[in-house]
Amino acid sequence: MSDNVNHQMVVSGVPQDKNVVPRSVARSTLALLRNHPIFCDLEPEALDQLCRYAKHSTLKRGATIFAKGDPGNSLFAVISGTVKISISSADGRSAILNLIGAGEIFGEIAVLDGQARTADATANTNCEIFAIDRREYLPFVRSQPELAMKFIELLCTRLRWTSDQVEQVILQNLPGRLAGALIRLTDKEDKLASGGRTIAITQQEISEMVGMTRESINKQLRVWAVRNWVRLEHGAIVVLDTAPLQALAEAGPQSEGD
Amino acid sequence: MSDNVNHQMVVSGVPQDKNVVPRSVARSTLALLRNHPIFCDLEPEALDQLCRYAKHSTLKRGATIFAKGDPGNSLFAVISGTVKISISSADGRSAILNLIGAGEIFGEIAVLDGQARTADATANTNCEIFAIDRREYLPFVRSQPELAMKFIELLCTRLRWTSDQVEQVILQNLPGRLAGALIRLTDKEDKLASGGRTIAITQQEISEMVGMTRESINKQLRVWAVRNWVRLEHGAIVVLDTAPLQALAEAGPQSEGD
DNA sequence: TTGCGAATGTGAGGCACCTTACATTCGATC
DNA sequence: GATCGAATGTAAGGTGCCTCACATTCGCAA
Repeated sequence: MSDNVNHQMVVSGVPQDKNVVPRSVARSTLALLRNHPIFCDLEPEALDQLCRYAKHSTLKRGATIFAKGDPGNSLFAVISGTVKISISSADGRSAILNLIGAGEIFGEIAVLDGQARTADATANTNCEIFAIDRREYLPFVRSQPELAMKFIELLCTRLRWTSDQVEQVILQNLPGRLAGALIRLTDKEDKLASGGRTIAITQQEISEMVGMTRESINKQLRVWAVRNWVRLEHGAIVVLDTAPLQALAEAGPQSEGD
Repeated sequence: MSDNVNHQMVVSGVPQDKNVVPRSVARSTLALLRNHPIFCDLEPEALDQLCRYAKHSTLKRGATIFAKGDPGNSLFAVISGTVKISISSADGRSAILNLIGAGEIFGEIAVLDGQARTADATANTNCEIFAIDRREYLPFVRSQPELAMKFIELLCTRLRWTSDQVEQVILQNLPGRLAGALIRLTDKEDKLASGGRTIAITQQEISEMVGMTRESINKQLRVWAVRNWVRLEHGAIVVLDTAPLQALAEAGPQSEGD
């Protein structure tokens, strides 16, 4: 299952042949690229060119975009919806490494270094994405030196995110890890300016991000809810007071009331 | 304590003024750069230039090279010895993210993205390193487009290493994590061609890499020692049979004999 | 060779978190 | 507005790993 996005379901039903792209799709792709921190500084012609490379797809919730071990043939960007980057063990447990929202890109590692994919990517909600083939993309990056620097920055950001995760998982106990995950997720929401500190995520998903069971996560969240640090909704967590969570995430594992 | 390597202890005692570098030092730095996968493809003149930027230092075991939160002013390379990249929590526990050996570079993230350092770096043994200032280095990278691509590859490698760590820590129990760490460390040794599969590391250090206590690690290693999978020496672990360890590291957490 | 600190070996007991097993509530779809 | 799956809430009991508390061995420097 290498990069098998569902090409039957192309938006607007127009079959995509070579460089022929429906106008509406071209518009939304262009808009996304222009607004994306990675591509925003490109010359208009370069953007147009990149746009022609982009293959557009829509995916149903649960669809596999790529699996760990696949060859990394495409770079992806999310137009709408959320994509889950995860890994799973033989016994069915799985760990979520990241959730990619609208406007973000993913799958860049395998494309850039030509190795196999390190994780699975699946559509976490119905979503629209586009893909750019490695064969077209790599020469393009080489022709745009500033773009390479942008990618270096992106990789650094990813590395910081992942290192944070290692730090938390190794050094912290449940309250610390959970607090850390919530803080990181609210930061992300804030950056995307998607309003407020409501995190659209299930408790199951959070539990897989921090590597503990849903039951344990639920119990802890409930404790924090009665203290008005968070409010629990169906499929979402509203962070009401970041301060005590920040404190928990930063301190070492201390038990007290947590 | 920002990047305060011990500049009193400059090798060969010659004070370093601007571009004046002792011949012997220049030679070893040049040799290291020429052999390093990142720099090996540079033009000889470019190498010479880079070499003049390099500030050379020697460090005693335990010396701090930089601390988490410092501004990232320098890129470092290890000439001899080992450098420990770690983070520590308020209560004194610490987690080792990576061990950097001779010929490898470190500290690249903060230099490339201009943010604060994400972790501490300390001399794990007496060692010789050199540093290149960000102000000189960044323009240099921009002037060498192929070098930027090399850095992208390096960052991808780091990301794969770190993702692996997250995967193991979240999905695996003690035997799996420990096996994974041993495999990754032997792989590294093999690549550096430093002969065989003897890993020079204390049990304390391994325990900090996998995030479990020394006592638990010791017990597990002892079990494996009687099965002749490993042999324990003072300050080192010899991996005798990688196959069963590989199997443990890859499978999910299953209990059986381990 | 004698000391001393660092690394290793080993065990008893406790607890944070998992496992298992449900009841309940929400929200989309017919 | 009835139905069904997904998400949430809750609790009893088990256990993997930690904590604490030592004894032992190694290697180095005086």
